[in-house]
Amino acid sequence: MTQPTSAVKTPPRRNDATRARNEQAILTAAERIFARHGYRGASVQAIAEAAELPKSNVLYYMGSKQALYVRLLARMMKRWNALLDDISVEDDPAEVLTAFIERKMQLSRRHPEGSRLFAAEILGGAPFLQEYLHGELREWVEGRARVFEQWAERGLMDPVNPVWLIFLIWSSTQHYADFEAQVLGITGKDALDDADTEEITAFLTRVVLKGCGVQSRQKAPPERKMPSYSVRNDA
Amino acid sequence: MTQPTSAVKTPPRRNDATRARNEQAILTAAERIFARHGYRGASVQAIAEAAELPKSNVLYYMGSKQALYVRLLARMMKRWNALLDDISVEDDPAEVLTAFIERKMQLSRRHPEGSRLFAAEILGGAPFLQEYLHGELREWVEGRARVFEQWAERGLMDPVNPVWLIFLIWSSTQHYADFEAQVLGITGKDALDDADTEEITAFLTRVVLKGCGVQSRQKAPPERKMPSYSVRNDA
DNA sequence: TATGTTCCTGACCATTTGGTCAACATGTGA
DNA sequence: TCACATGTTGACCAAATGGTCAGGAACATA
Repeated sequence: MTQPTSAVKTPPRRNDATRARNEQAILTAAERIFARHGYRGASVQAIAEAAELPKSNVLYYMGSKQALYVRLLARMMKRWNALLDDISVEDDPAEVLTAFIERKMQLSRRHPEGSRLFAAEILGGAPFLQEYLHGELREWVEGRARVFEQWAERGLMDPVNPVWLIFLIWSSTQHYADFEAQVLGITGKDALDDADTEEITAFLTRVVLKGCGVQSRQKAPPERKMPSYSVRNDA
Repeated sequence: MTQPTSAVKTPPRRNDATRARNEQAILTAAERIFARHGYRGASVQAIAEAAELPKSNVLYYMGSKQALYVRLLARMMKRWNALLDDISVEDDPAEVLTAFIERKMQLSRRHPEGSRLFAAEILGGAPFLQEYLHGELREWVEGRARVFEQWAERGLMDPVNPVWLIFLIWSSTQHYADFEAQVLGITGKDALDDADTEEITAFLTRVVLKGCGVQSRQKAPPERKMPSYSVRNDA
């Protein structure tokens, strides 16, 4: 179904489109199955069926169940790392934390299956991610923590334990992907839409900033929208 | 559990201690295995080995893998329900929220395997807990939400969306059980001790109360214990 | 001791598991 | 056209899966 542009010379590649398409189908299907059942609980057969391919074909492309799983984890960690940008003491605390929460929330929203895959891996004791957690990620946390502490010293925020703060942001955002079934069950919704996500992001930002006494460096608050929760209230 | 305790005929008491001991061993082992690998990924053989019993014995006591799993879920929901006490508008917001956070934190700390079992169930789409989530739990949340709203109307706290607030507390406390591997990897600790738990509880309480502008009604300060905040701040 | 109930477990079964492989299909460049 | 690489997949395998069952062990009451 791929229409070759006759005018442009086709690249000397082989049947590359098929490969890409099949790999994509497998990765997407596998992410869902692994997220739902964990590494052990997922079967190659189930992944193959979800990808609408024979089991042999899945193994042909991915080599083995473990290789497929590791590849998915790596892809998710890459997405994760993409939002781990660097910050400095000179930055504005309110801005940084706001951006942090918003990006993390978007990651969970844009890649819910990936988020759940990651969660399942950690839940099972992180057998494949030990090194990452103890190395790269730990160093990143420590770097941020130092900045938070310096902000606190300069009176730009309360002297809270920065590691607990980072965990608070991670957990409260991650929740909406990992515990989606619970969230939907309790709210009675079929799915969370963009408006819900914005409202939740605003709520979390508000509580974290206010709760940690974060000062803005008198830059204008970059609010385009103000989805405040409405309560019949009159004073 | 269904012991007819017939007063007429022989009370069929027997070697009851053995039964209790074996069942306990199985439940403990199974909770760990299910938490680690999810329902599908856990094997009866693995549970049997962890309980140091033959596989047949596990099936003899529990009937089936599914019955065992359901029983564990029920046990965890019972623990969970134990901290879902009722509240009213007349209560003190600060007290209620503080107690809520503390109890939830203790639940995660006292039953980490159970917490992870629950998390794995939700992560997999809550196939066995749909009813509970849509029914009992949802009603409880709505009840609390109404109280929070009334508090907000009376100016005792900010008018935040109470459901997001409840999720915030659930997620941020649950995190320390479910993502233990990540927490330990990043902090470099072997385990979180009581002091850590108290510090985290204090941090979360502080951020939530301050972040939601929760007012205390100047009732008497906490009853038995006073978890000292390691952070002192401006009034 | 006799009798009945519960406890215990190795042997077994049908099914599913991850993975291999040979055979064939479909291209691709000469 | 040929030769060769890549794509595709059903058949197959040893191991593990959840579960059954027969039959013996242990125990309690009579």
